[in-house]
Amino acid sequence: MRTTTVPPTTEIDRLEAIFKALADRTRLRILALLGRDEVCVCHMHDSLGVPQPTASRHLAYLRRAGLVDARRQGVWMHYRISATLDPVVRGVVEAAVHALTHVPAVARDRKQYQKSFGTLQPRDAWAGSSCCVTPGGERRP
Amino acid sequence: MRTTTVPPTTEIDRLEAIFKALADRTRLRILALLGRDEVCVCHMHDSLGVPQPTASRHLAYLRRAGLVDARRQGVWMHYRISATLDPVVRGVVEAAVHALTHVPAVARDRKQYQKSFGTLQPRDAWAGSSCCVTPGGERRP
DNA sequence: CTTTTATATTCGCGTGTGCGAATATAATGA
DNA sequence: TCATTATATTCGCACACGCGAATATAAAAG
Repeated sequence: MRTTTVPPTTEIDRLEAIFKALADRTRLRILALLGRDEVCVCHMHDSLGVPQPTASRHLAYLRRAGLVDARRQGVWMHYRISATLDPVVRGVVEAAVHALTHVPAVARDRKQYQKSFGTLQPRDAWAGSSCCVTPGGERRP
Repeated sequence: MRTTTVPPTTEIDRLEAIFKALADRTRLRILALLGRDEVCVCHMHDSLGVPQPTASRHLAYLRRAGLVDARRQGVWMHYRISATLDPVVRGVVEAAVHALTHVPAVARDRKQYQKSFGTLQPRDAWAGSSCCVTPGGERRP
């Protein structure tokens, strides 16, 4: 019996793992919300209307698959689509993200995001945005 | 309890179903072998080295997902990537097929095909190729 | 330290699905 | 009709996975 998940070794394994990661609507909505931006977990589960553990679990899945990178800033975790994707995989992911721009559910997610948090920030420019409440109750600038 | 599989209704349902169909290595190898060609089932399970029921089952899955079309000619069934794909879905499938051209297992499949059956035929030009043995034992021209 | 908040992980359950094996269906030729 | 071949389907089993619920961990403020 296998207790730990073995990372894919062959190319066909890796590609299969990529498509398995894409084969879930919540993960698709996450990737569509990410797009070219960097988004923190709290914004995701807020915009998508899914429970926080659900968002977290799917993000962990995407991270294991190598599709997203995570960056910690204080309490918050920020995710974005991996910047170091294999070009061939990147083509697949970009096709997926493009396809998602035609999906109504995704448009609703992005509308919900913008209603709550303003326009989607380009990555590395997010710092000035209103994010979550700090543990002490303070709001970031 | 649901007894029959309901076809996807919303866009996000449809896209999720597409990626589920792509999330299996045998189906990926089938799609890669199809490429722009039309291939019969017997050639597939021969080239891929999978049992015939396995090839047939995965082809049925791909057909239900709308990714392939089937054409019957006598005893043989010929499959090809659907010619009437939604443009957005077509982009995803083409990205997948392109990615697969970089996969060694796929190269082996195609080599095996060409060793047994000659060069991969463009669709509608397959008729002159050596196909399977007829039920009576005759070979097609 | 304690409290509060953000994020991650674990558990149990139901379900979908891939596979091998066997069987069923369909088409052709004798 | 019967035999042969190509393809499709069904069955049983094992396993991965998505979910809700609960819990665990981590970081910051007081």
